[in-house]
Amino acid sequence: MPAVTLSEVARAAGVSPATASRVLNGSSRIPGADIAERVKAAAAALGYIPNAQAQALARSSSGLLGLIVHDIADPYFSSIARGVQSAARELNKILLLTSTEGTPSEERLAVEAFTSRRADAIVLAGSRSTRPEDDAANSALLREAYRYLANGGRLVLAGHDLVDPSAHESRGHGDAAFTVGTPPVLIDIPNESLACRLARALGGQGHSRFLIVAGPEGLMTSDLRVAGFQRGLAEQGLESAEVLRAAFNRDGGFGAALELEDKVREAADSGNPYCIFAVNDRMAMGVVAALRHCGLQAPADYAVAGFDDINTLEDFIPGLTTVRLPLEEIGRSAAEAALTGADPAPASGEVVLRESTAPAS
Amino acid sequence: MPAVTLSEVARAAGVSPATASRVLNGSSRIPGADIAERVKAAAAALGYIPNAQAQALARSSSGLLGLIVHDIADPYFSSIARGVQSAARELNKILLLTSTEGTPSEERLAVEAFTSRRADAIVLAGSRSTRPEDDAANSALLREAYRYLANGGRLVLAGHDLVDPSAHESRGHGDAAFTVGTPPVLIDIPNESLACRLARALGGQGHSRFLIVAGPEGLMTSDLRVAGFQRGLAEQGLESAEVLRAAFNRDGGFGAALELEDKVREAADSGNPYCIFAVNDRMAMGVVAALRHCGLQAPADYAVAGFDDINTLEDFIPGLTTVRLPLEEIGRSAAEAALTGADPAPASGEVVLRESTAPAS
DNA sequence: CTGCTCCCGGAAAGCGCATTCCGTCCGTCA
DNA sequence: TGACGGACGGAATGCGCTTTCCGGGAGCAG
Repeated sequence: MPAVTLSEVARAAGVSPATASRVLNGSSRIPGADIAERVKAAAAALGYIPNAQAQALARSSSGLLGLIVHDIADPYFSSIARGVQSAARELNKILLLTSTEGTPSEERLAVEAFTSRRADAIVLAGSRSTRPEDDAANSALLREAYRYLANGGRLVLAGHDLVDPSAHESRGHGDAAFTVGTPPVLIDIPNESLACRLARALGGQGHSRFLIVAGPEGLMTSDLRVAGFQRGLAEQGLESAEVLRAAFNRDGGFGAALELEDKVREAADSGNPYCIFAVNDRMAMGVVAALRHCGLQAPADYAVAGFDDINTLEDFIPGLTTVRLPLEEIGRSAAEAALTGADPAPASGEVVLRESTAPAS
Repeated sequence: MPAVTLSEVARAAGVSPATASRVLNGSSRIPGADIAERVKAAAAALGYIPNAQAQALARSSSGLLGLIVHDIADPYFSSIARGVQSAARELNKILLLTSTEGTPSEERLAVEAFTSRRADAIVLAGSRSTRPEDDAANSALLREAYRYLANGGRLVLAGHDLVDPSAHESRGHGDAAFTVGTPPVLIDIPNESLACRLARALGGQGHSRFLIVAGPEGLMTSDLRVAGFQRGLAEQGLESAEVLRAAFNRDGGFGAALELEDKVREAADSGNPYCIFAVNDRMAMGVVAALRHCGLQAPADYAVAGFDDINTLEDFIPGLTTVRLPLEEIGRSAAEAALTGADPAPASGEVVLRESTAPAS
């Protein structure tokens, strides 16, 4: 039983397909009231549902919004997705979702798939990688993105700009072929400056010995947070922090903390405890879990701070000092910018001091 | 700059569109090697990307998989979404996502939108409502779902079957018009029996006074868990538990626990503490937070158990006794069943005893 | 050498809809 | 009363692709 088509409705109503089309969608020409009534009645009786594919083909707008995230099960991304979804619903678009595990090559594939689907707009969320081994994939992603733009799509980057491995020192993306179409819009998440402010806030609380548990080198979000944090320390005349690298997730934090145990314990015993900055909340949670496992408690034996303020933190013990990012808002305004072309509000963010870094008394 | 079309590629390669189409997709007829080479080269040179809308129209398969959840930011659903997404990727489908806030009317809208998009399959996750005020919306959802099925779609329900308010005592959905198309497939989540097992496990730990913090009446998931838990108590000859109703989320649990404070405190003081069963983990987390706020600790002053084993629980203190649901697996097999027509593996689940219900010593 | 089959490329007919363009009819103004 | 403009339905075209159907050439058997 194939779906009811517009011409069937037209026939049932005794009018031409053109007329039926005009009454069943918001055309500029509205047929007479009587005839419109007939058509609507016929459509309802037959249970007509327009074929969005055909509509998209005939108009030239699919009503689709693409969202690309690293991992939809990660609260960071699912919060963003929630914002995107809610904006999409309001604007009557429907959401195409892809999780890429963070690899640029998968992201490229996603952009390609969305291009193929003729998505009206794409929101690309999550950190970029600047690792040399990702150069090729980054270039490909960049090309794919600009191709999408050239085809009339809109692209908004939530967090970081695309990375162009070939542009060694220039600003912007060099290639002239890239100047076609709407340029991508960036919702900048000020990782560097917020991390700097976090460092200053922690310094202000009296902490003076720092350790950073970071993600892998070349992960832009992590790198920026590390850099900003170090800058914040430097600006206060504090010694820069040692950086330990691990996976950018809870287990990474857990593993790193295990390596740090002795150091942390000694510092605690010596009365000059460490303050650990984990570059995201999940890593921070891993750190806390690992050290608790070792019998070390925050804030008694060490201080710890995270970044993002994911909602998982709400009932986490100890309350985790972090930097709040309005994730859902970011998703919302990314989607709105992508769909309407409006300039996005810049992402804000604020330091939230909680129990985990309670000032050494 | 409109996108490159197939005929442009064909022209560039000096062949007909038909031939180009045959080489650029997996047609059953593969043109000669030399000609195929030419076409591929032309496609690559021009940067051809097929228009999936047009393909969908011409074939009759969109390559789309629809997923409907209550709230994508809820770890319960984002875990399911992760599983769905990963299966979709493997099967080369792309995901349409909608969050409905759990209202049947939004769910109906989502099904309609997916029907309009000609999604190959739809996965509908989350609890159904049996509240009388949702009767109309449930009927509409049911009709919409069967219309989708009649149009050749596949539907899999992850968790509960659709509710048919008009079928008072019959099994199945009565209306004869409903018999067209593939019937919906259900991935049953055995809420009732698992809750029963949880009750028995807790009874086995020596708990004997129970309280249930449930969701609103008529929320099927909640109702089943309550019923199963009571049955489990009864089977052990234990008194049935008092049920307190609140919103089906963290704040609901929090609020309910606040009302329970005196009762819980008295019981703790009397040496015969309560064991509280919150029908989902987030409610349980709310309960713990509220009671901690009141100075009551689990498992010392009361015991508490949840349901779902969402991954947020990993670092929650105290470790929360719960029922583990393989959420990501459920998503996976739902998607696979929806896409391939394979029979889904029934969802399992197991009681996980943790510190929060440590046996009263 | 003729006749048949098989294979392969191209022409053409849609898929379901939007929209431009026409023809017609009516109303209006001179 | 005649001419003209406007409004309104319908016919037709095209969006980009797939697929059936054709026709011609090559290969083979008789």
